[in-house]
Amino acid sequence: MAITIKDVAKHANVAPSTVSRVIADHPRISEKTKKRVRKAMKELGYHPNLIARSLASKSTSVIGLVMPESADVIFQNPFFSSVLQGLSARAYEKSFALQMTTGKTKDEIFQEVVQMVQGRRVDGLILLNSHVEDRLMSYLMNCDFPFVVIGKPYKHEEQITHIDNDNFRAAKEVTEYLLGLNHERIAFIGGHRDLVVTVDRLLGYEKALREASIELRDSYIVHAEFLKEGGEEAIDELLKLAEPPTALVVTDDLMTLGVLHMLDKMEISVAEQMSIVSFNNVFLAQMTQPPLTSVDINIFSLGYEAAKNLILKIEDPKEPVKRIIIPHQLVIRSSCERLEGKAHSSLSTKK
Amino acid sequence: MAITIKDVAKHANVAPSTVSRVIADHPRISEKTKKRVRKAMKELGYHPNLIARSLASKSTSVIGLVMPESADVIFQNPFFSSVLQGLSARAYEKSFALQMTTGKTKDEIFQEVVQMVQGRRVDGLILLNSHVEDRLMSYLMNCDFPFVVIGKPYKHEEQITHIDNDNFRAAKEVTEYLLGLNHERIAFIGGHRDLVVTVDRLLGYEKALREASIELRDSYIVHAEFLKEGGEEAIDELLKLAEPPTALVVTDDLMTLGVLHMLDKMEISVAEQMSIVSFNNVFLAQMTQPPLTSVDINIFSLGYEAAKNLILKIEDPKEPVKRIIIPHQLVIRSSCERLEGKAHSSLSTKK
DNA sequence: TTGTAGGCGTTATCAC
DNA sequence: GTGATAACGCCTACAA
Repeated sequence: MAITIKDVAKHANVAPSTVSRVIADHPRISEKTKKRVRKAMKELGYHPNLIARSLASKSTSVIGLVMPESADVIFQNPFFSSVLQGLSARAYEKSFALQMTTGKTKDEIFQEVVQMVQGRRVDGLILLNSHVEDRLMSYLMNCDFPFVVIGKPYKHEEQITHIDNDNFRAAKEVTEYLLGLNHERIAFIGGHRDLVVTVDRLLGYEKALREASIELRDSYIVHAEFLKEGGEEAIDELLKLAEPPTALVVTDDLMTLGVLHMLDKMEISVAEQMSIVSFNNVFLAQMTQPPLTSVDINIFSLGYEAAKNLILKIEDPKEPVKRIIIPHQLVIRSSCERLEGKAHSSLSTKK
Repeated sequence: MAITIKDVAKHANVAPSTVSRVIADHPRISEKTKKRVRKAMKELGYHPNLIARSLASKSTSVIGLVMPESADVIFQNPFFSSVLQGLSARAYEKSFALQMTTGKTKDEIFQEVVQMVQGRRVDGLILLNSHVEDRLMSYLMNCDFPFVVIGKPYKHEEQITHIDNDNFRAAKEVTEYLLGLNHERIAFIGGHRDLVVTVDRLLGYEKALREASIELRDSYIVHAEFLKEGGEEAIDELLKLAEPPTALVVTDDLMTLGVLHMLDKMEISVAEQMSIVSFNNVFLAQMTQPPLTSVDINIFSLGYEAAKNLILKIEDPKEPVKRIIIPHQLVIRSSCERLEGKAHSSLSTKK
């Protein structure tokens, strides 16, 4: 059996409660006894039982992470690794532990979260992505349980602390960037419509085109999974069009990777024949051929701020609701080129 | 205050212990009272307090994950995402939660693990990678605390349950594969020497060359970080040699990505001028240009089996020590070509 | 089959 | 300043 607070108490000739106070560094304990107790702790190799502490103090110093439904590979997006790093960094600084959901489907994850919350296993939750209709959020709001969202809540935006980029503006800017390079036939390849981030980026794209008085074509807007196959299907559809686009806005670097692969197969050269702006600027973006022009959304900060603000709320329930916008910046590499002459790519002349 | 077992007991007109037994589905409780109690639980919306349960039962149903020291980007290797998926899958099946370390340095992580273990926060641990001299392992063995290692322990192999690939053999096979393609000047680009996996793969590579009576050259063996920059530096060194290699064994797909990037810059064509075999076969391997020939090491299984065997050991401390070898297979794509004529690449003629 | 009571290792509220 | 003592919510002998 492990050393308990009582053993330490005996060893130091004090009451258990005194030991407890020493652990908490209670101010009105004399330095002398503090020293004595600490010595006893050292000698016995005492470590507090955190479970017991949690039970008594009704707090765990654990943050629950609601992972994306890892249907399959979405999970492997380096985006999540980076978010994790940000979360870890702040959690470590504040001595919080991180516990994650393991379920694959929305339902599984929902049940797990209920367990975590009702089971008092975590002090707060971070939702790593935001769905359009999110049962989880309603539940958590209902419980009045501390949580923050990475991304933008679809509903009740004003009542939920969330950490997001200005995806609308970012998408608008990149589209304008392409317009500035003379492109007019710009297509949009987005992730799942169910994700708020996709919706926001789509709106920004549309806004830019509208402001430039360029007609929106439904056929230029395709949605795909965040992965290779997705990118491939998407590009396939687009290139079959009578007037294929000369430039692409793709909402995720990983999808862009699929797009590059596909273009390569079709012997369409990126930049020269097809300009591409991508999102997220994960480390892969600089390693592709050509290196991608991509919007850096400061993923690490998303995670760091999420943890920071959740902990703030845990420590003080009266902490007000906040919306934190993490800045983004377009990192220009080599996947875009100016379209010379009229807005017709070499592709259209094939027809 | 939340609903407790006592509230349910009152509501159902039984003793708290009876409720507890119903929760545990104790056999000698009559179906009738079980039903009644369950009804009461439903009606009151009861959820057990897992912390209290842990304290009383001295078990948490939580597995601790010892993450790699995320100095920076190693963490972003899709390898870890895949391992996590495997771990999650089994953890979910057995209703275990996953809690991870957040520290960046070895020391930080060590301290966290001590907290987890002594704080009784987790029932067991999974070490996601294995270092050459691992203080953590000694500590855990000393405590007799349940843990399994993904990879091969450097020491005490016979006393530590671990899940590994036969990295020696895998490396030997890929080297032989290259030899079979007529290559003789085969270089090895490995990760950090501190990682057991690197050592194993290096030994396999050397063995294959030795068996083929090909001299080992120190200059053909380079170590680098698991990332882009690493790959670039490595390739740079190799190509400066008087007799540069015609083929490469690279121990990680991500490093290979860096290598590809570098070769591309130097206008050396992969396969044609430089054959490459890589390791891990993460999803990126099929998306590069050209797609990589890579050893699939079944990362998901590594994770799944790790969780499975740890839980086995948690459930029965007498569970024997095991070494689980996950099979691997070489996935041949397009990054290697047969070397025609004598073993001289077009590169050497440049000199 | 079910109830009673003590314990799990802390923290927290009283007193002194 | 420090020491009893009662929670915290559940599990588990031991009784009945």
